[in-house]
Amino acid sequence: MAKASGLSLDLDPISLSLHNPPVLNSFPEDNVKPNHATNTIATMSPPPAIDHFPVKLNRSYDQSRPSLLPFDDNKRRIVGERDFFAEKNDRKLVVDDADSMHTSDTDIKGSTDRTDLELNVDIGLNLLTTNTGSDQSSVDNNGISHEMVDKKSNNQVVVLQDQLKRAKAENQRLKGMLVQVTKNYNSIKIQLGSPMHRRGGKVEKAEEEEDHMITEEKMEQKKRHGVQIDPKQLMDLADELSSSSSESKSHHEDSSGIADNKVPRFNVDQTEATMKKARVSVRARSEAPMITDGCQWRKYGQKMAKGNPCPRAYYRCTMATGCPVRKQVQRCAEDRTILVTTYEGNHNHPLPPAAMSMASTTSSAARMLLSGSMSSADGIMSSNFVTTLLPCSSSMATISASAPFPTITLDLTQPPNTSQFPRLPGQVAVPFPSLPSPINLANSPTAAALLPQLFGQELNNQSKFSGLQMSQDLERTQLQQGQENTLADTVNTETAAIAADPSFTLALAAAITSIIGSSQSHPYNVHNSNGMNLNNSSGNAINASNSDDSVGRR
DNA sequence: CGCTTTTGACCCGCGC
DNA sequence: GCGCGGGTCAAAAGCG
Repeated sequence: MAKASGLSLDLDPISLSLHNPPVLNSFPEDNVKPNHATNTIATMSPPPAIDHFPVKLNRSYDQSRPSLLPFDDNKRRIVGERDFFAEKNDRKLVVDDADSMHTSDTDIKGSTDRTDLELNVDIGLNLLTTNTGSDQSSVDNNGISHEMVDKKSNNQVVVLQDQLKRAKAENQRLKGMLVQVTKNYNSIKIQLGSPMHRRGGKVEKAEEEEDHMITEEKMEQKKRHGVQIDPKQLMDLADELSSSSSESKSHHEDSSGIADNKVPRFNVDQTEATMKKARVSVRARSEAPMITDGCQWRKYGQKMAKGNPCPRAYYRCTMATGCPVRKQVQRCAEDRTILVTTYEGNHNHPLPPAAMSMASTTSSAARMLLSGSMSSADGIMSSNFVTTLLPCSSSMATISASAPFPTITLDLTQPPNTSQFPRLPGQVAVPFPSLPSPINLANSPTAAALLPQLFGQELNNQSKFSGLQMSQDLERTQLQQGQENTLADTVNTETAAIAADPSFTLALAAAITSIIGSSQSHPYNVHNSNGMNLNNSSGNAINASNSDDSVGRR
C-alpha cells in the first residue's frame, strides 16, 4: 500500500511555523493523548505584506504579544494535537498545555468579524491632515485668506470624497463578484449534482430543462450583479468540473464535445478498487504528535519506515466498529517539525461536524484525484477546481506523475517563492495558472485557515459530479446530509472571511481570471499559458500572467 | 477493570 | 524461492 503514492494535501503551518523549532526525535514517545486536548488557540499568523493591493489590512498584529508557540525559553513543551478542524473554522489549535497558548478573542474577531472593507480602505491619503473645524478659523502666517483656505480644503474634501466613493464602489463591485461566484458555484453544483442524485431516474429531458433554467438564472444573475462573466464561460467551467471526473453525465459530454477529451472511462468497480489504495496525506507543521481531525483513533501499530529515522504510527478509526478508515502519522525526515498524516478509506458512520471537513476531504479528494488523474498520461489531472479554488497555489501544489497513483501536493508550509522545496521523486508541478505572489495562500492567513474546508467542500462537489460518490449508502447519506447542512455555513463563513481578507479578495479576482482564461483558451487547458489581465474599475490591472514561480517544479 | 499503547511476530506484495 | 519493506495482528504492558 505504501508503494502507492498518495494524495497529499499540505496544510499551512498557519501560525505554528517555528523559526527555530526544536528537534523532535521522540515523536512517537510524545506522551500526549490524542483527542483529549481541549484548549484552543487562535491560529492567525502575522499579516503578509500586501504590496500589490490597495486595501489595507486593519488587522493589528501585536508582535510583542506572547508567542503562540508552545515553547517557553527554549524549553520543549509537550503539545497535544493540532486541531485543524475545531470550531470557528480552524482558527484554533488544540493544545494540552493550557497556559502555553492563549490568544485574545479580539485577534480572532479582528480577522473574522470584519466584513466591511470600506472601513479599512487605504486610499493613500492622510485624512488626518485635512483641516478640522478649529483650523478653519485660523489665518496662516502667509496671509492667505480664509476663503483661500476654505477653497483649498473644499477641493481636498471633494477629491477625497471622490476617491472614497470610488473605493467604495470598487469594494461593492468585488463583493458583487463574490456573491456572483458563490451563486455560480451553487448553480453549478445543483446543475451537475442533481442529475447524479436522479441517476437511474432516467429524466434526461428534465435535466436538460434544468440546465436551461440554470443558464437563464445565470443570465439573470449577470444582469443583477453586472459581473462580466459570460454564461458560456460558466458553462465551460461546469463542463470542466464535470469532465474532470471519470464519470460524468454522458449526454452532457456528448453535447459539449467533452467526450473527446481523452478522458478514459473507468467503471465504478475499477475506481472503487483503486480507491481502497488511494490516500490523502496532510502535511502540517506541528509539534503535536497527531493532528485533531474530529475522529477518534486507536493506535494499532508502529513501524520504522525505510529512509526515515522517525517511526510511522498506524491508527484506525474507532468511532464505529468496523470503520475501515486508517491513518498513518509520521514526521518528515527532512524537517521533523512537519507532521505527515495519511488517511485511507471511507468512514462507514456519521461524522461529527468537526470531522466532516477532513473526512470529506480525504474521501472526495481520493475519488476526484483518482478519476481525474487518469485523464491524462502525463499525470496532469484535470484539477481545474483546484486551479479555480486555489489559484494562488501554483508554488505549493504538486501532483505526482509516478505510477500507479498520482500525488497532489499543496505545499503551504513554504513561503511564496519556494521553488527549492524538496519535491518528492516522481512529483511534478501542477501547472496552475500563475498569479501574483501576494495572494499566495501562505500569505493569507484567512485563506490558509479555510483551505481544508474549502478543499473539502469543493472536492465533495467534484466527487458528486463524478457519480462515484454514490457507491456507498452510508457515505452517501453522510455526504448528502452533512455536506448539505454544512454547505450553507461554510459558504457563509468563507464569504465573511473572504470579505475580511483582501488577499483573498485578490485571489478571488485571480480565480475569476483563471476561469475565464481557461475557458477562453481551452476548457481543459489548466496551464493557462496565456497571461491575461483582469482590470478592476480603477484601471489597475491585476496581472495574472505566468511568473517564474508558477513554472517551477516541473 | 477496561481501554489504549507498545512491540515483536506474522502476512503479503514485489523485485531479483 | 528468498529477501526486503510495508502493513497488520495480538499478547503484554501501561494507565486511569
